[in-house]
Amino acid sequence: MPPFDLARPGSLSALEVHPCGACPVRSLTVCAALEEEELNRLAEIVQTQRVDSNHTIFAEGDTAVNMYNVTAGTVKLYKLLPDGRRQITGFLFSGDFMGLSVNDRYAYSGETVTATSICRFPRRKMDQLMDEFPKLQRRLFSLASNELAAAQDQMLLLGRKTAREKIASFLLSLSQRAVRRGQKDNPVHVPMSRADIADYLGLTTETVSRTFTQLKAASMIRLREGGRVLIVDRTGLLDMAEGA
Amino acid sequence: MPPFDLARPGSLSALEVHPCGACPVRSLTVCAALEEEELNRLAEIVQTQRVDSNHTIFAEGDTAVNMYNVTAGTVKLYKLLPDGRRQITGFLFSGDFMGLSVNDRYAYSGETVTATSICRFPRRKMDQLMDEFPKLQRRLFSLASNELAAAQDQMLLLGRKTAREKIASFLLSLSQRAVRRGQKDNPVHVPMSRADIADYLGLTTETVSRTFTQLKAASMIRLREGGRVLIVDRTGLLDMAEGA
DNA sequence: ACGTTGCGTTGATGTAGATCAACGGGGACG
DNA sequence: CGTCCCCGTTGATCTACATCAACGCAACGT
Repeated sequence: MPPFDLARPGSLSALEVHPCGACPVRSLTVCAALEEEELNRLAEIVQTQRVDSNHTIFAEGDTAVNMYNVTAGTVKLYKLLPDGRRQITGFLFSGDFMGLSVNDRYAYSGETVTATSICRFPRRKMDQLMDEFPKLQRRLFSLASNELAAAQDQMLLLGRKTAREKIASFLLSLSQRAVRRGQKDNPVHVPMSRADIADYLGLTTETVSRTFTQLKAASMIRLREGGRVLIVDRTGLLDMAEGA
Repeated sequence: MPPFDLARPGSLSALEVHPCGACPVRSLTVCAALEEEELNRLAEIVQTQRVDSNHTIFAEGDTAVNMYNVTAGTVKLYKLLPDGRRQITGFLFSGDFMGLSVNDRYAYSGETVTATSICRFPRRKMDQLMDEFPKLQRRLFSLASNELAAAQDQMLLLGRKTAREKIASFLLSLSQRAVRRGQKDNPVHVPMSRADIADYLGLTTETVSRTFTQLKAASMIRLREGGRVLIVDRTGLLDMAEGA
């Protein structure tokens, strides 16, 4: 996982001015519901870049100079314990936002899972725009509230669900988010490794693997190549996810 | 846990207009950094009330008509699984804010742990005030960001820490929050039951009890009456909390 | 073509914490 | 002022998941 150096030209492709008007994920994220003028002002401060897979975008504790929007690919956010234990706090897909900070520091690290495209917004300029455009601030507040609700669901999962309930919840959540992005909900695209899934669900890779095998044996899912999972029994999976 | 009925006069004391100017926790919460005028407008829409211990203030899934601010006492927020398993997502003390919602619904239930005083803000009016006073919205955004960071810490705790690390983290967190409220950091006031602590940390009451006993035996803490815990070896506890 | 490496899977065994069970003390209440 | 009940604690046992270990396979470099 080589560190991603923003200054090194080789690590990113052309820093073109992004044509926000044509952005395919605009309706999903910060930029939604902005007026023409506001969108143009936002476009002035944004820079887009591509990042290869398994690159660090920012690290926990770094000064939070940027906010980011994922426009393609998959990113993971995580926190580490000193001995290396890792908790992935979230996966981000196109349309998702990251980089909220406390005390001007990132509270977690961000690393690409696949090759990724991101929009980068300097935080200082974002703060100014937020003052100018309450609508933008409202939008960020709303995004933060949604993230908070998701975090609480994840706490319930981590604290109280069994391995099978965790995996079932995880697959359904990926499926639902795909729908929200306008993609099909089945089969589910699962671009991350078993190790990443384990660190997201508070399990080990072996348990994740075994649980997939169990669900497969129970004819609830089928494993396809290319990290795709076919949901065969959605109702059963829903029941399992809630412990019913 | 009798439901708390807002319409029933017996369940709350005088609904006086709150003297926000004299509020002892103003500096800690939403009301901080508001100008005279803004504060007055806020005071117009607020209603204060006292709630006995173990009363539900609002329930997960309810239409989110109010936001709340705790001015005294302790409140717990939690989510339930259909079979009764419970995850407490947070404890609130004086100065803490609750009631952020998604899709106009509460994402969790709120219940008092001790007798409690709360300020109640109708959400519709809060939305209006937010439009009028960007500073207020900024403040709420900032509070949400902080809560999000806390939620991520809790995910790390739930997913990757051992029982001892969880208890150590919990005690230190209570201690630090007491300081922020301007109270002394030692001994720590622990007003909630073993069952509540267990459901917050993803453990059972038995494990919580045994772990307290272990820490006591290791001379890191002492259990005082009235739900107070004396931290004897703060450094040791800090190391333990991070798994060092 | 052939080692190397990383990832996923499966098997054998270990263990932290859950579960089941019992008991003691304090507060509420008749 | 006894009785009940709730809560915290401790002990004995169980188990879901972790840990340790081995192996197959695909991607990759040489």
